[in-house]
Amino acid sequence: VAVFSKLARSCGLTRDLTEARRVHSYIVDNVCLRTNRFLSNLLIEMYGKCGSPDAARTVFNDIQHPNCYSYTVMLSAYAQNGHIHEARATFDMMHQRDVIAWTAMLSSYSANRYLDQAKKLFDCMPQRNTVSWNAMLQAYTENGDLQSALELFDQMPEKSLISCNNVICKLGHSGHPHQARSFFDQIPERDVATWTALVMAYIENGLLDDALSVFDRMPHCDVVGWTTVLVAFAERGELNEARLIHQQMPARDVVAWNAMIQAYAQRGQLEEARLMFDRTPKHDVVSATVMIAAYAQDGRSLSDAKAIFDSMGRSSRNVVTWNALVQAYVEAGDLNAAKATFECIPRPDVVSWNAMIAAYAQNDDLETAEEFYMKIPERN
RNA sequence: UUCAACGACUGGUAUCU
Repeated sequence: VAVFSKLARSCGLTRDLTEARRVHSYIVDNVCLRTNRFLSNLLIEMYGKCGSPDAARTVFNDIQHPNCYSYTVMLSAYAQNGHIHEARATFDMMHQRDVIAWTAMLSSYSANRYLDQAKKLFDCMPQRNTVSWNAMLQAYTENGDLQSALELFDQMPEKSLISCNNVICKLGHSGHPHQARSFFDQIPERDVATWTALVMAYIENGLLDDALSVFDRMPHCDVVGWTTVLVAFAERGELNEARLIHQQMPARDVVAWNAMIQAYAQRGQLEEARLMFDRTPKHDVVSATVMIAAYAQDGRSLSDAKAIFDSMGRSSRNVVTWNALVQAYVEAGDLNAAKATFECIPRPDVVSWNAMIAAYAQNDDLETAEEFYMKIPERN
């Protein structure tokens, strides 16, 4: 059980559906493991993270007596994959709902842009804890309601670091770096995420000097903080600085590598980008997508883009990867291939549709563009 | 360590407009 729970967890982290199915198949072969509710709950979570809520449901249905964990992971698996109604149905199936289930449902609404539903749920929750309040705060910030977020923050019975960090982050996104700073100065305690959020607030508002002076005063900096400034330099075109940071940071995770690949790709330095890609110890779906997008924008490296795509394995691709490949064909002027690729996308999103519409429109084929436009299932 | 182990909230990287 210990071994398989580790395996299931790692499949969830890497979002590797192929590996996930393998782990599942081993478990199914053994009666003891198959009937272990603890393991089943982990499998549901794993499949949810790997983008396969249907497989998660199969596991869920085989549990004789689902507990709160089972329902909550199932609900979250649906919500993480955009199936908010199924998530709600699962929530409604529960006999006794604890505060975690309520909060998970709240976050599900929020993540799927149902702010009103989130608020309604929050108002009628039988009990709330700090996490519930933070989830509601997050609902406001991630759905663009800064005013309500600030009001809610003031009403919070208990403000945690997470609440404060959330607000600083949102103030930065809303173009208020100085408010973010005064908020930062007022709160009783800060952690590395607080500092990074403030650095980011300055960066995203073009105040690199302020960002760096805050960065220099950070008591501790982790790989996230380092990557934040790395990207700031990269986006100003200061690749040498970015590279130095990348070399000198105390540890590099896959995000730091991806950021460096993207730094080169952004400036059209494909060879350098490729070098970084090859030196990256462990790729993830973003690493590959960055490279595909890099080759795509070049317009002459279609075969390289396709090679990366083909090397990925079906289940480690996501819709962003597919969209990047579609765009590679568009940039190369091969709309037929773009269309064929588009039709292979398991779950095309708004970006996929926009890419096709824009491609035809820019090639003066307004008729086909409109055909695509008419077929979009969900517009924004 | 085994009436333990699994579920909810915040900061960094990718695709179209």
